[in-house]
Formats: sequence, structure tokens, C-alpha cells
Amino acid sequence: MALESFGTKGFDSVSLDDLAADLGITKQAILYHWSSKRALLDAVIDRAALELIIEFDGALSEDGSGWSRVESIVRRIFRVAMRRPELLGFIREISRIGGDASLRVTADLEPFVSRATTYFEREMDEGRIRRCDSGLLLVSAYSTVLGAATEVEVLRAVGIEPTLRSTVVRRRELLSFLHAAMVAPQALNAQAPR
Amino acid sequence: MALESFGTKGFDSVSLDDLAADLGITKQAILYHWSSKRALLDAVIDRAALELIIEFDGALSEDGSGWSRVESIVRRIFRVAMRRPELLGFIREISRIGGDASLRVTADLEPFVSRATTYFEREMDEGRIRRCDSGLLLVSAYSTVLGAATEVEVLRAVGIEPTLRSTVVRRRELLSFLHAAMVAPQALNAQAPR
DNA sequence: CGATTCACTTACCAAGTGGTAAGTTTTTGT
DNA sequence: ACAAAAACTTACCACTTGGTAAGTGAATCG
Repeated sequence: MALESFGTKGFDSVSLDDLAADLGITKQAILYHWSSKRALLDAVIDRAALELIIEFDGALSEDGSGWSRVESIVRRIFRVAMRRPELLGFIREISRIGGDASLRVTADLEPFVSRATTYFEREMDEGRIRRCDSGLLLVSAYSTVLGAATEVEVLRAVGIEPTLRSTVVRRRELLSFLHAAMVAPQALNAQAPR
Repeated sequence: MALESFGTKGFDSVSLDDLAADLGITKQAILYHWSSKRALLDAVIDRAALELIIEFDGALSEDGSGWSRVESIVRRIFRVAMRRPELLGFIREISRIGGDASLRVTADLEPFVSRATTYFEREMDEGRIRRCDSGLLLVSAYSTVLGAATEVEVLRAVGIEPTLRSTVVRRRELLSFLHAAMVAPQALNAQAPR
């Protein structure tokens, strides 16, 4: 699948010949279905965005509120990062390519982003999440989770081998990190920063 | 400079001819100094790691303790992300390339990582930072800051244009996020980010 | 049945790719 | 001053790139 190659090796590093060879067909068979490599990228973007939304959007509709739902999303992201690392890698690759590709993935994911920020806003209104800019909170949480889930090399640099067991530990630590960062302090005298 | 191109466009997307044209020389002038494109990459890795260490390592030696020093590092990362985005982008690119390149940057940055985790451990011992795995804390903080500083497309997706003013806001929000995540509850009384 | 459309493949192509070989200018050491 | 080494350039080369043109066998349709 093109998504896997683009996500792990990068768009420019994967030739149509490579892709075709993996699929056991010829490059021209690909160019028959998509008019150019760039058109193929657009199709892959749409597909990746769809899969991401399917993975995560459900968590926003789940029962439970406040922290428990955030926890649910984080667990899903970790699951995706473990089972489909190329999906998250692909989104990052698109960000780097920039231009039209970024606009496309942004547009594709807009409904999900919109739902997530709306959800955060409501939780803040009800005092279950520390008040702050919901968009920035989403970015912080996103990049924190994505980092812990995908920055394999960085993890290795701090002496953490990406084994299954360490992933469980990592997820627990991260949830604790996020919990501390996001959840509004209950104690009356404990003042939130800022 | 090769670092800039590799960091923004990706290693495979930048040809030696492109690089040479930017520098106003010929491709073979590059291949005279480095035996291959790959050898050039190694040199750029070493240089990038050196510059990163110069930028950040000083913050670990600064006066102040606990949160104030973390804040100092975050401010430095933001400064680098604003002024030299290609540097952080390059590190991410190396992670994606993987293999020997990753090992090299890991080895280059090891002294800094070592100092940072040691610092965290001490702060935890003295109760100024919430106790947790220091390596994972570093990764979480690293990816959170790097995300807020560099994930321009993601920020755009949540409706944040990367202007100078928004960066200041973003940094303040992020410091607040990190403060909540890292600082031990007991230490909340005295120091909160402005 | 025959024609047409579909889903390819084979055969190319011009423009690049990293890299080599050999020649040329510039700097350096004595 | 002059040779030698350094720092290039020009000229190539084999190979890969995305993309085009034309042909081919199988399915579909009237």
C-alpha cells in the first residue's frame, strides 16, 4: 500500500516503480488509475484522513466525560501508533511537504478538530479541564502523544527501547503527564498556573 | 547551507545539484569535500547536533532551579524554532531516515540528554518536579515543545496562524501546560509562569 | 457475434540522479 | 620563482525518475 511507503520512507523517497513492484504490477498501472504521482498522493491523503477519523472520532462520542474521555483518545492514539505507525508518520510527512498537500489534510481533518475543540471548550466550561486555549491544548496534547508514540529514535536516545512492555509503561507515564497538565485542580487553595 | 535544505525539504528531496546551485558552485565541488552524499549527511548531522547542544546546553548550566530552568530551556527551544526551524526539522528528518543516521545523531546528543535526565532526577529528589521516569519526562517535554514550536500545519488546522504574536501566546500557553504537567503540587505555591 | 470499454503491459523518453575521470585554476610551501 | 598540493570545473556515465504512446487480452454490452 502506498500509504505505508509514503508514511515510513517519505513521498519523494518512494518511486512509482518501487510502489508498483511491491504491488506486483507495473508503474503504468498506477498511472492509469491516477493521472500523476501527485494525484496519487491526494488520494492517499484522503484515505489516511478517513482512517484517522474512523479511529479517533468514535472516542469523542463515547460515554464518560472529562478526563476519562481524554484517556480513551490517548489510548486509541497509542493503539494506532503501535499497529499502524505509518499512518501517523504519513500525517507528519504531509506536514513537511506543505503546500496543497497540507491544505488538503487540514481540510479533511477539520470536522474532527472542530469536534475535539468543542468538546474541550465544554469540559472547561464545566470546570473539569483546566481553562486555556482549546486549540493550543489540542496541539499540545496531540504532539505530546504523537511524540511519545512515534519518536522512536528520541526514545532510544534517552535509553528506552521500544518494546511492547515499555510501551505500556510509556502510555501510563504519558497519561499521568497529560492528566497533570490538563485536569483542573480540585483543591481550593491549589491555584492553576497563569 | 545543506542543513537548511535537508531540514526543510528532506534529504532525498534535495539533490547535490540543487545544493551546489544554491551555493553558486558545482556538484563536484561538494563531492570533492565529501566522498558521497551520505558522507555529507553525516557531516551535517554532526554540525546540527553541535549547534543544538550549543543552544540548549547552556540553559542547564544557568542559575536558578526547578521550574525556572525548565522555563529557560523551553524559551530557548522556541527561540530556535522561530529563528532556525530547519534545525529542529532536520533532527526530525534524521529520525525518519533511521539507520546509521539516527544512531549518529543519538550518539552526538547523548551528553546533553545525559545532563538533562540527571538534572531532572535531582529536581525530583528535591521534590521540585513531580516524580516520574526522567527519560519519558524528557521525551514528553521535548515532543510537546517541538510540536507547539514546529507543527505549523497542525496549528493551522486548529485555526492558529503562525504569526509572531501568536507565537508569544503559544509559548505562554505551553509553559502553562508544561508547568501543570511537571511541577510537583507542593511547589505550586511559589512559582507560576507569568 | 462484434464493438467497445476496461485494466492493464511493453516500449519509450527527456530530465534528472549520484558519482567518476580528467583537466584547470588557485593557493601554499620552500 | 616554482613545483606541488588543494580546490575546484568540465565532461561524462550508468541508472532512475515521472510521464507518454501505443498495443493487448479480457470483460461487458447491444
